[in-house]
Amino acid sequence: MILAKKKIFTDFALSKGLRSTRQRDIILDIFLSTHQHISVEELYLKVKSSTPDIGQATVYRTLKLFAEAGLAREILLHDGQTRYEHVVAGEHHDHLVCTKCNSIVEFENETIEMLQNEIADRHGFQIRNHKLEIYGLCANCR
Amino acid sequence: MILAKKKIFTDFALSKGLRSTRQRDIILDIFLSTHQHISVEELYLKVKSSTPDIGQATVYRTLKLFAEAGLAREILLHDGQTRYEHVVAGEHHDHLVCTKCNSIVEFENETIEMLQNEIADRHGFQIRNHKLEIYGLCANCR
DNA sequence: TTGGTTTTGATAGTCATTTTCAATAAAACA
DNA sequence: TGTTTTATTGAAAATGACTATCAAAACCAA
Ligand SMILES: [Mn+2]
Ligand SMILES: [Mn+2]
Ligand SMILES: [Zn+2]
Ligand SMILES: [Zn+2]
Repeated sequence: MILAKKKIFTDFALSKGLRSTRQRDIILDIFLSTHQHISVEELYLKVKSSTPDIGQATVYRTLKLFAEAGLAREILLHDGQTRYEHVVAGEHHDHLVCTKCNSIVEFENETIEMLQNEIADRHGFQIRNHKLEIYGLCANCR
Repeated sequence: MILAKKKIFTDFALSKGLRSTRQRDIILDIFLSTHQHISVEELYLKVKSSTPDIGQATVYRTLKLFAEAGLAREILLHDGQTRYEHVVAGEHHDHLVCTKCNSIVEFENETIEMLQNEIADRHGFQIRNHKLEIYGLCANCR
């Protein structure tokens, strides 16, 4: 599946006339090796420790490309930092966010997704994406 | 209901040992006179036009207090500005956000709220609040 | 290899928000 | 009431995440 993701990006780059660069390859490898919801700064630190000559701006730029290519999703929680997570084709999930330890639990709920579509239809609204975040205390912290 | 909200803040201030100040009274009056989802800067401009000697930092600080007191809710959309809306006791709603004209439609859905509670229970999670935002094109923009 | 074009890294800039701190005002006290 | 204590304020500086700039480097089609 890592190969599949690399192909997604290669295809995207091709279709956009983007060049293949050492930096993008390395950043993609490292991003794919991570789990959970990583901030740009966190990813930059990983990248820097593997390849110190890659700059922060490049990490910002490249993560945006990954999101555009459809292999990453931007997550904005309430900590002032943009995070990215992997996108698995055809899957969607939402988040339970612990406000104490910042841990995140992912969940999927078909019924909620359906109800969202109904609501949007009722308002003549065309959904592009959505975000459902439940904040509170996780099992460990409550 | 404006009086009720003022009382909410008075009680909160009392319980927190906060002092009653001219600035807080004025900012509360002006906030209560607004509708929709107002940004701090927008509210600050209103405040300044009524009372030019009130500073921006005070507006920031005071809106946070309103949120803490439970009479305002912070809204973070994707435009880089924090917005606040009125909280009506016992009511909750979520948002359809048009990514083209930035208009917001509010909606309520009991079933979604119930499902959220079930999901949280299933994960031993204690909900403090939640946020459901549906992004897309509104009826006018699609 | 070359030459036009994209990408990069360092750095400066932006912008919303927060912090600092001395002056001021509110409550507590005498 | 005046006095003391303490919170609050406004202006300005600081912060911090992100973006723009731009000259140098890398890419790649020919
Ligand atoms: Mn996730
Ligand atoms: Mn609303
Ligand atoms: Zn927790
Ligand atoms: Zn619209």
